[in-house]
Amino acid sequence: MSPTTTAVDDDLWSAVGDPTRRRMLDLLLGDGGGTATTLSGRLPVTRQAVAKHLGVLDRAGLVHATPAGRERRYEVDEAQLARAVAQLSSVGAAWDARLQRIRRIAEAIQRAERQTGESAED
Amino acid sequence: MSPTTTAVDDDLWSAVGDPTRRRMLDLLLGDGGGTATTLSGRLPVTRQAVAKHLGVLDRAGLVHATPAGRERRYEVDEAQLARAVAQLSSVGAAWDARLQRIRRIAEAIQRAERQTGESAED
DNA sequence: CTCATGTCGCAACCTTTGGTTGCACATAAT
DNA sequence: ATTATGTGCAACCAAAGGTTGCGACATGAG
Repeated sequence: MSPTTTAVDDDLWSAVGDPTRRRMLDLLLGDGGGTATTLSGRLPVTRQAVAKHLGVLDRAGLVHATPAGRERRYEVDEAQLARAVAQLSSVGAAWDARLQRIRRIAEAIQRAERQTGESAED
Repeated sequence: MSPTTTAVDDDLWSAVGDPTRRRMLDLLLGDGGGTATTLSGRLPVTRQAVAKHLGVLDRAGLVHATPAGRERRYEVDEAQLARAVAQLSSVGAAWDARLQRIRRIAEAIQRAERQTGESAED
């Protein structure tokens, strides 16, 4: 049985779990890249905060930086983000599977009780 | 265009973004419920830490408590978790859509350049 | 009834992390 | 050369995950 929560996912989840980082990914995807300064202009946080988040995303491999003159342009690593999305949805799928199994078991118990006429209230 | 990151999702993401809370959901799903004590026995954290997380999950509506004698049993709210999974995968789907749009645009540009004979290497 | 045990809840404290301000350094632009 | 813009580093602050310690309450044994 595949464990629904492996240690491998944790870095990815923590990278994408922060709301500011999710919005940064949105902006980078929409604009096709950006710098800490341009991003901070479109977010409710300072440039330094954005810089830290870019560092996190970079270490997670979700973005990569390209020094251009005095600027430092960041772009989304498409392949990595695609892999990330796949990981996230696989966890969701695992939970869904467990939920459905629970529902099936519950229904089976109810059927069995009806059949034997048991009333199993404690 | 639906914004891929709305403020509504933030509570949900922060509830499910923590690795310990994800594992707690796993255990609760697998065992069909549990108490702070039983969960802490199967996790690398103390009972008090588990209790705090159960509070977070409870406020997020993902679990609900049932006082039973001197114990306090928690169970997953299936409907809420199902809704949560749907939200998460919708964000992933939005990112996927953006990625595919970017790829299409990039391919279109390459085709156009090949056609006109331009070599736009900077 | 009383006592021992097991479960819980609360408060204080530590560490990490998201966020801020302030300053120094580098590169353009005039 | 001077001014303006973009970056990086360090100190500081507040919230969140985690720990220990203690007191309260239900339950089973004597």
